[in-house]
Amino acid sequence: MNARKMKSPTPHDHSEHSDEIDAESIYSVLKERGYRITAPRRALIEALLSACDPKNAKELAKHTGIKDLSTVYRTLSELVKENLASELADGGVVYYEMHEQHHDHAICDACGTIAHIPCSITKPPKTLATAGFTAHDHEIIWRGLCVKCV
Amino acid sequence: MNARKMKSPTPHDHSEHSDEIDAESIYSVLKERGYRITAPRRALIEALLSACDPKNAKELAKHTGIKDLSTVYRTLSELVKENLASELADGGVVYYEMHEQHHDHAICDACGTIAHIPCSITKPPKTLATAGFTAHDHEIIWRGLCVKCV
DNA sequence: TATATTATTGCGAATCATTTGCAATAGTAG
DNA sequence: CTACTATTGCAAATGATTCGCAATAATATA
Repeated sequence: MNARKMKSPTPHDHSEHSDEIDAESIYSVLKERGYRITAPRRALIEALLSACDPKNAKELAKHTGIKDLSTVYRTLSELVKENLASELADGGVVYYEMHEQHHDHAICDACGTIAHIPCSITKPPKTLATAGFTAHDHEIIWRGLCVKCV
Repeated sequence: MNARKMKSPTPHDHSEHSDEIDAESIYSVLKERGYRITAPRRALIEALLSACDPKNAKELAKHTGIKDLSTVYRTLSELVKENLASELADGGVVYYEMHEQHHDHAICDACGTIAHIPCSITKPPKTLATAGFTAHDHEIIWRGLCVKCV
């Protein structure tokens, strides 16, 4: 059985957002969907759950002790595909974080810190619909200086 | 004289946003700031001005006929540094567009089209300040389906 | 609990985006 | 027209991410 071809939730299902998330519940979700619970997966999921801001593949590799980057990338892609994690692109690099209640990001120009900011948007503006666009999600990035760098 | 070390406008000066922008006025701004007006620069600036959505380096190279990517990247970086253009990261790629009145982006999940959406945010939410963050700019990306792909 | 099945890992190599060093070329000021 | 030096173009270096494949290990089930 190839995980790439297994059934996935509907594309933009955000049902995972409801309760508090812990590693075990994520493992069982993955297991139900046909994935095997392996050491690298546990390590990455735990690392992401305990992270206070989005991490990129290299950071996660170092933090989990996984030396093979391709495993890290593959696992992260799976989590995103299964709607358990999401991506945030900045510069040429992609950062990952587990799904939680929706929030925005603030990136410090000086030190690069990525902070979580409660989301300030409740619904898509009518201008989106005017443009013929149907949105299911959005992301906001604030750019400026964090407390330390002001 | 090295352009990398020439005086630049204050980091987040958005004064260019005021009027309608045409290639000639941009050339003179660059000239004032010590840059030389060369063929690749003209081509890139014109390509960006006439583009209807953000373009990446490869697209711009093809569109302008410039075969050397490093020239494209260098020029784009200059435009960004001079606050004449801005970057938009998606996936692992960076897209560029000339500054205009601030607006948001909507990226179609299906065909990848990037549409411009009038900005719906007037001021940073107090939650930003609560987090100790001082923002000078922001970007919003809506994700969903465009007219053609619904 | 042992075993077969096959998803997953780990490694190396490939690919894609972007950057850098440097000699040749070409804007610009005077 | 000339000199000065910013800029280009090329080649090679880097950094991020992906891919192919044989070896390994998670699971279901006997």
